[in-house]
Amino acid sequence: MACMVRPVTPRARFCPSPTGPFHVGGARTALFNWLFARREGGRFLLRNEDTDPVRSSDAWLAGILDGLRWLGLEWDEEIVRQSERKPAHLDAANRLVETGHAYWCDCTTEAIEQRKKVSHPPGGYDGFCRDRALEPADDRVIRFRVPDEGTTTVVDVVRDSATFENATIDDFVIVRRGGAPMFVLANVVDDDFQRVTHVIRGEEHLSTTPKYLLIRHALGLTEDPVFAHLPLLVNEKRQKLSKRRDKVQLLQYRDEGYLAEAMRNYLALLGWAPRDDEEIVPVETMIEQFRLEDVSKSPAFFDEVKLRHVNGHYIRELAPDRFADTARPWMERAVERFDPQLFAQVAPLAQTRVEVLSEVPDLLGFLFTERVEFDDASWEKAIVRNEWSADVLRDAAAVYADGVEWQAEPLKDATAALGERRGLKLGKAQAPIRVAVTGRTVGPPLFESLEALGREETLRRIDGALARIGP
RNA sequence: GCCCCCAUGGUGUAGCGGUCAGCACGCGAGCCUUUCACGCUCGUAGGGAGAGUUCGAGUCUCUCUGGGGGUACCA
Repeated sequence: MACMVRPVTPRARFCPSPTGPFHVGGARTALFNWLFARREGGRFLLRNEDTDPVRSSDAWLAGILDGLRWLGLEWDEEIVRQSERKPAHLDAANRLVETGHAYWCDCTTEAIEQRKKVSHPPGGYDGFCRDRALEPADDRVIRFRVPDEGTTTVVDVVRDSATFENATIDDFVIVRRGGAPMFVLANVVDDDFQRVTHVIRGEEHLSTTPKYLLIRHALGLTEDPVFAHLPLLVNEKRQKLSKRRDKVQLLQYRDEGYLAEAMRNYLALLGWAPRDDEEIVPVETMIEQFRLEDVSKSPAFFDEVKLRHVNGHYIRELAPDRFADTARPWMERAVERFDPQLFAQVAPLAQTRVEVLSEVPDLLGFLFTERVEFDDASWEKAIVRNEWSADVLRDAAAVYADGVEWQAEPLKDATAALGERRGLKLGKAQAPIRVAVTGRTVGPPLFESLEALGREETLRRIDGALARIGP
């Protein structure tokens, strides 16, 4: 019997560099790696690419891990810390020098610039030290000797393939002055170390992939990983999301009251879509349907408006008590006198009216304060412009004072009746009362709110509004 | 400058040579209704341009245009 091909377990990795707050673009890359690994029964690996000692810090790493956990992207093996892999990187670099694939170079940036002024060759480095056979030294770098001829082709699952002329690639540095390995070198060596089979990353890496491949082949490694370069996430101006211009911090969204499920679902939609017409789908469906081949090639706009919609959807899907529990921290933080029981009672009134949790206090805050804050436009619209508003408030005060069971339904009926006596539909009649009690013309259902507020406080607020109107 | 990638309504996408070009967000209208929402219904708007292949092209090829990414002793 012919020998069986042993199926290789796919191994994908996410390798952030801990040089800043976790970025939504990074989160999307991590998510796609994770979806792929889960779909294929593979492994989702993490590598901490902290080879830049000045910019990297463990605090940034902690934020990244925090974000991954929040999104539920659990990883399968111990995190590889790239800085600890330095000996392996240098070993690889030395082997490249020994085999003639790399060389020591003592050119300073200034010297290179100087020579370029004389002759104007295309590209950056001119290969000055290629054949000088310089000895190792601490103030020298190691450059990779890129072949003068031939092409390097990147085979990519999402964009077919891209071919690069080797002649257009400069001899790039693989080990810095002082002996610090550079990104591509470390990347190649560690991907091999972690037995990575699928390199799924942002499109910004596509141009450096030929360097990756050149190093890999020079090291004698065969069986290239499968590449998948994901479309970039861009802003409204169609530029790559940047932490300077754009709102890109993942955890900032969490802190504003976006749900992890919603963020994960939205992120998945950036460059990919579930099979059927419904795009808000449980993560199980995403895993079941995810294929790298289906990832789109064109950049995707990170649209917070749509994110809000998705989040609103997930908020409405929460069981009422779950919603109250989830929204509670935002409420506690924003309100003077928080009352957990009262909040549990009124939270459902907010559930269909918010898209992010931070909006909950804005909607229900009036129930947890002593002082009503009047919105000027609302006061003008419902009180000042209606000459009958004071009459309605006085009627309401009288009716609410006694003779009404303090429940939403009876309150509604009583209010409808007093309005009718003045020829006002309920929609009209409730307006001044709403503003008197909540400070605004819009808000949660009024009679449920009054029920929660209580008779005494409601009457106090109506009196307050009447006093504010004046004689 | 050089290299590479991309191109369906305003936005995210479906489509894999023959569809009334589908879905979702947004926007508009209506219904529901105690305000506002939610929900439901209807509407709005699209294959960058030009050649070619083909009986037939958003789908294949080429050119152009536009956009983006890369080009560090950052990752």
